[in-house]
Order: sequence, then C-alpha cells, then structure tokens
Amino acid sequence: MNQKSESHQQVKQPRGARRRARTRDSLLVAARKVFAARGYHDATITEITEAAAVGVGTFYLHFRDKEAIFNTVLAEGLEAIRRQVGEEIAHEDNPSLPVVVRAIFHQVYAQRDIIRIERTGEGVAARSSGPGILMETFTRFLEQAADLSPFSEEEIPLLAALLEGLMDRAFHCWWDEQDEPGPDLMADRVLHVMKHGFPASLFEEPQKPFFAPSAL
Amino acid sequence: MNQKSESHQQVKQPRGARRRARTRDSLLVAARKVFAARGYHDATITEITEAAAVGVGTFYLHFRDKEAIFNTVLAEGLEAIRRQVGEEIAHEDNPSLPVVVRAIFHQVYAQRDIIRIERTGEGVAARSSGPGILMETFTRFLEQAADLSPFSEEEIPLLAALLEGLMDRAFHCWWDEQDEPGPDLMADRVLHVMKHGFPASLFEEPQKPFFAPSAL
Amino acid sequence: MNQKSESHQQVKQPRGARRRARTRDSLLVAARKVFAARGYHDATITEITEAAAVGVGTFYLHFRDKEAIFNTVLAEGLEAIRRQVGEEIAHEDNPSLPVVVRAIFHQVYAQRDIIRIERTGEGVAARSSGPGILMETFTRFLEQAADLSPFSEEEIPLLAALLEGLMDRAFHCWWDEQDEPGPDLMADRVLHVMKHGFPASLFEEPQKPFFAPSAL
Amino acid sequence: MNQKSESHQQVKQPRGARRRARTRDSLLVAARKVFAARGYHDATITEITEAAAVGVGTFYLHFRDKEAIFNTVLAEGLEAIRRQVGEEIAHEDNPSLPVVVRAIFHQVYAQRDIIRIERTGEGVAARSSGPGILMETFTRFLEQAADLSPFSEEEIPLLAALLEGLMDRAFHCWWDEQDEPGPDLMADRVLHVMKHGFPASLFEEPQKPFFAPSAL
DNA sequence: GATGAATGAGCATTCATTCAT
DNA sequence: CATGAATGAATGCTCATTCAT
Repeated sequence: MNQKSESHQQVKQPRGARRRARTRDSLLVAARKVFAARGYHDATITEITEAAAVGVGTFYLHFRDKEAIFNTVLAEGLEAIRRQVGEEIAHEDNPSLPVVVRAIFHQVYAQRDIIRIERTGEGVAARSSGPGILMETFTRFLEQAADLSPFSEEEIPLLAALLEGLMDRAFHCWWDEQDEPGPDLMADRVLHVMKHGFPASLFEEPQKPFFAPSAL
Repeated sequence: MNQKSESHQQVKQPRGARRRARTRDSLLVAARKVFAARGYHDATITEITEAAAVGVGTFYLHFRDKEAIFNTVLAEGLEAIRRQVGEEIAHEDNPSLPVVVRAIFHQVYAQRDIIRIERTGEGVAARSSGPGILMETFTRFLEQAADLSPFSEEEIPLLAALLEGLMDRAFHCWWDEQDEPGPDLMADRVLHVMKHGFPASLFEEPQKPFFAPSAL
Repeated sequence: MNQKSESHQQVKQPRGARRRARTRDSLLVAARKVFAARGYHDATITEITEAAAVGVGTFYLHFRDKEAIFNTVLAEGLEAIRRQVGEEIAHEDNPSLPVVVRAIFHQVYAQRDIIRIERTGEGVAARSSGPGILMETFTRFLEQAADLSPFSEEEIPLLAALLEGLMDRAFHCWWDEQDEPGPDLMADRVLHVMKHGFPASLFEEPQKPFFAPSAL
Repeated sequence: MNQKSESHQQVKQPRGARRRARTRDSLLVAARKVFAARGYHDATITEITEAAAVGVGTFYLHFRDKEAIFNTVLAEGLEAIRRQVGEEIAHEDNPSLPVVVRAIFHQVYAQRDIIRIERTGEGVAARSSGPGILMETFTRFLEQAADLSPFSEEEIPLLAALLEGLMDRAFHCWWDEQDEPGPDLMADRVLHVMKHGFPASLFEEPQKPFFAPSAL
C-alpha cells in the first residue's frame, strides 16, 4: 500500500495483489472475531483460518505467527479509533480535553471489542501500539496545561496514567456487563470526576463506625 | 508461628498432616514465584513443582489443576492484604476513606507481585475473590456517604469502578516500571485527585492549536 | 488358615494374625465389588483400598500388585463355586453329567459377578485358575465316556471347549442383560442342546431365499 | 482395487485426499498389528504411529482416540469378513445354514487376528458392530426355521447365543493355541455337534464313581 | 502391622509451524 | 499464491508403588 502503490503503477498490478490483500483482510476480520470471542490465549490459528475460509498455510503467508496477527488486529483497530476520533473533532479549531474525551468515548463505544481484545492479550502486545492512545492524548494536554499545581511536571506520566485508569474502568462497564450507560452519559460522569473529584462527603468521617476487619 | 503454637494443641492431627501442609505451602510459594515471573499462561505445572522441589504427582495431590492453584495463590494473597490492611487501621475508631486508602497503598506496595499475578490471569480467576477488595471497600463508603450529588445512588457501582481504576493505575506504576513513588507519596497524589479532580487548567482551551489528526 | 491352624496352636496367636486376616478379607471383598463395577483395567488400587477402608500402603502388605489381587479374587471365587457344586452333588453316589451341569448353573447363577469379573480381565488372569473348572469337568466326563464316536480321543479338548462355549454363553445372558431365564430352566435348555443338538429344521433349506450379501 | 478404478473417476478429489487416505490406511494396518500383538489395553498411540511410520499428531488427524481407531479396525475387519462370506456363498441360490457356517469358518480362519482383537477390547467396542455377525446370521435362520420344538420363539435369542458360543470356542482354538484343526475339519465337527449334540454316552452314568470334591 | 503423602515414569493430547502439491 | 496433511515438541495428568512415621 505504501511501497508499491506509486504514481501510475497503482492500477497496473491487480494480478494477485488485490487477491492477496483480500485474503489478508479476511484473516484480520476473522482474527478480530475469534480473539474477541475466545481471547488471545485460547484462540488457535486453525480457528482463525477456518473463520476466514482460507487454508492454514495461507496464514503464514501473511503473518509470522499468532502474536503478529494479534498485534496487527490491535494496531489497526486502535488506529481506526484514533482516526475516527480525529474526524469527529476535525471541525473544532482548538479541541478542549472534554471535547476529545467525549469523542473517545463515542468511538471506543462503537468498537468495544477492540478494548476487550486488548485486555486478553495483556503482556503479549509488544507494546507496539506505543504508550497507548489515551496516554498520548493526556500527556499532550498535560504538557500544554498552564498550571499543574499542586503537581510537578515530573508527575505528568502519573497523572496521565490516572486519567487513563478512569477511562479504562468506564470502558470496562461495557465489555461483559451491560451497554449502559451510553457513551454520552458516561462521558458526563467521567468528566465531572476529572474536573471536581468524587463527592466531598465521601472523605468525611463515616457516621456509623463499621466493623474494621471486614471493612476491607 | 505454626510449629511453636502446639503447646496445648498438639493433639490436632499429628500424622502426616504437618508434612502435607508444608508441601502445600511449598507449592503455593513456588507458584506465586513462577506466576509472577512468567504469567499465568506461560507457567507450567512442572516449573512450579520444580521450584517447590516436589514431584509432579504431588501437585495433583493438592490442587486440581493450574487454575485451581492460581485461584488459591490469588485468594490467599488478597486475603493477606485484606487482613493486614485491617490490622493497620485497627486502632482507628472510625477509619475515614483516606486512612483506608493509605493503608491499602501500604499493603499492596508490600505485596506488589500479587497485583501483577492477578493481571496475568485476567479472565481465568473464577472471579472467586468476589467483587474485589477495592470495589467492596469503595462501595461501602459510597453507601454511607451523606451526599452523593450530582450522582445518584444507582451510580455507586460506576463510582466505585472509577475509584478502583484510579488506584489500579497507581499500583501499575509499580509492577514493571519503577518502585517510585513510594506508597505514601502515591497515596497523597491519588487522594488529591480523588478529592479535587485534576488541575483545572487541563480543561481550559489549549493556548496553541495542535495538529488535529495526530492529536489523538 | 491351612498352615498355621494346627492342633492347639489355632487359638494361640490371634495377636495380629486375626487382624491381618480380617484386613485381607476386606480387601478381597472390596476388590470383588470394584472389579465387578468397573472392570479390571479401570479399577484402581485406591478405589479398592477406599472401599475396604484401609490405607493404600496396606494393600501392598497383602498383595504384590493389582494382578495378584485380581487373580486371588478370581481363584477364591471359582474355588467357592467349585466347592459349592461339590456340596450340592455330594449326596449323589455317581453324579451324571446332567446333574453336575445343573449344579454348576445353580452355583454360577448365585455368583454371577465372578463370571463378569473373569471376562474383564481377559488375558490378565495368569491362567492361574488352571484350565478352568468347566474344561476340567467336561474333560473328565469325556475321558470316562464309553463311546465318543464319531469323535476321536484327540478331539476331547475340542469337545470340552465346545461344551464350555455353550455354558459360557448361557452364563452371559445373566451378566448385563436380564436375570431370566433362571438357572433351572437354563440348564434344561442347554442340556437339551447338548444331548440332541439344535432343532433339525434349522439345517434344511430355507424356504424363502434371502438376500445373500446382507445375509451375513 | 482403489488405485486402478480411477480410469473414469479421476476427477474425484485429487489433492491431498489420496495422501490422506494412504496415511489413514497405514494407521489402520499398524493398529491392527499392534492390537493383535499387545491387546487393546496395553497398546499405546505411540506404538501405533511408530508402526505406521507417521508422527503422533497425525494420529489425531484421523481418529479421535484409541477407542475410535479400535472400533474402526474392528468394524472394517468384521465388515471384510462379512463381505467375503457373502462372496463365498454368492453362487448359492439358497444357502443353507451349514453352507454359511462353513463359509464363516473359512473367512474367520483367514482373519483370525480380528477375533483375537475383538476379545481384548471386551466392553470397549461400543458394540457398534451391532449384535455381532454371528448373532445376526443365526437369528435369521432361526426365524425362518419351520419347527423350533421343543423351543419357543422367545428362545431364539438364547439359541442364537448358544450357537455363537459354540463357534466362538472353535475360533478360540486358533488364537493362541494352534492353527489346527483347519477350518474345514472344524466346520465338520461343529456342525455335527450343532445337528446331533454331543456323544450320547456322555450323559450316561459314569462307570467309575469319581472323587466328588475335586470332581469339579 | 498400618498409614497415606510423595513419587515420577508413562501416556494422551494439542497446536504452531512446515512443505510438497 | 494457496492449500491442508503431516509433524513432534511440549504439556497436562494418572496411578502403581514406595517408605518414613
């Protein structure tokens, strides 16, 4: 796509190239389905090739191994989310964090399976997707923020991680539990917490003492 | 601790029961080590039994399979954290959320490997450890809170999940990255965010427009 | 029982000897039950010792291995049948073959499980039970028979085997099918066949031709 | 038979289908050899695959487990006997029982190992081979017989079983003992017994009384 | 003698990967 | 390019047997 599709050669070699690309896509689509259904570890190459309706050997013509296709599924899925978030906020001159967060909620909701898949791989994904979209975004905003007090600049990674943790849990409500609340309401709630923290009365002394040992 | 407290209890079950218990412990200790080092999926029974210096067959005398010992390692590890948190806050008449959170940071820090292990199992753990210690604790506090506005009572599970997400990411800083910041500083930071949210200037319009597509 | 129970020593050493004998009996009874229920190959030593309510180690104090107890169960079971057949025909001065056959049907019916057990072991039983009770009996009668024509004396083993096959199948009707017909009726039927063969019309041309290929 | 009859059917499924079939056959041939030599229970998958000169994994490409290949070996072996008996008697318009019995003796003799193999599996064979070829054949003849007296029609299964028992023992003379007498002589003997029963003098009073207890 | 915890050889089974067609 | 039969290393698990108590 980037090496061969030069100038006027583009239309000139649909020989096997188009076929090849179609096969590859079948595999990616199938893999996404299988990984979502069975998780990285329980998925087998055979399951994927069967779902893709291609021979087992064909798999290795397109991907080095299971990890490779997993990373590709993930990378392409995340890239799609990234792109669509970009499109959603494209009309804004200067998108604020709330606007971006809201867009992310929309797009992640639309592609919930990718989040689930990411989880099942845990340490597998060669962290190839970089520091993660969320970390990246939050870091950017944090770096541009006028005043971080009472936090220091060294704490930007920590703050980004905490923001990510917040959103991550919100996403989780969607993956095997219910589809509610929808992305807009969810964004409201999370943004409120991001801005103002949790309800103040949470931090006051509990009225009624509760049994310590089982308290935790 | 278990060898000396027999003074007036010696009659328990002297036979091979002690030997049996010791072997079981070896296996648990070994499994914890192996799971922490290699993750749930890559760990093998043989690795565990070798680390425990017992025969393979012995494993099956004590645990049905890998999943069983994994759940036990986790359950006992989490129970230990739970207990120690309880002890740490035992002197408080009415421990407030910040006190409890601080204690949790202390104890989780002291047993960081359990957190790492928990993650590698992902969907494996038969969620036997219930709704998780953190969820439990936060839910309790949220239910006792005088005023949750602007949140409703139905949103308690969501709020608990968000609080958990915050702490979870904090724990993560410890698991393959560095051991810094220590639990006390970490607790300060996280509690600040919990109480007041993130720095306000984060939510203002960014001064300098930034390149949209790659913005995300 | 036969080596130590001499004269007045018999009562003199019930120290551990009686206990030992009782344990051994528990094992034999348990093994008979387990072999009957699960067959030789699927039975495990542990199952037997649990059924006998003794420790695993105890097993090896009494029997060398699984095969040994199997052979013992079989040998003692067959010996019991043998003995009881002997008792049943003891009052006869000169028991004829029909009388003996009838007694065998009675006693085998009473201990059907032994027949089932024998089968599950197939080649295992170190053919220790000799040529089998039936072979032995039939051979004896055949050797005493005045006239074997049209068979020769060399064919006695074959004839004995055929007689055994007849009875064996009769026994089989009892083992997982029904308990009918009872031993007396069965003896009638089998003895009739032994004496006169099968109904003559069986050997005439079949009236209606039947489809050859599927005929067999 | 399968390689030459392609002349006008070559289009079937040329690819690896032939290779696959050849491998499957190797496995079946090897399994037959191994089961005959070591019995069902002592045979291992590895032995079979080594004898077939294929990898272990290949086995599972063709058969679910040991039981599956055992049943296939048996079913195909019995089917072959069935077919060849059918061919042997094909020229007869109306084969009588003696003719069929004789043919069975011929064919079973030619494939003695199948009988041995069947025995070693005992309860394993999912009785998939139906009620057995012999039972089937005898039942058919018995149902066509004009006169069964003194037996009733309800006793047909018993009679079939007894006939089977007779032949079964005859087959047995061949399986670990000697190859004598050959199938023709054997058929003579067995058919004689079927028609006329055993020598009459067997049922007369024994001249010499014999020692009762050990008599059996 | 009795016990049962421990042992480990041995077997079944899976699945990523290769390669001849 | 595509195929899918073949491969075998790797792993889980069982169970007869031993031996310290």
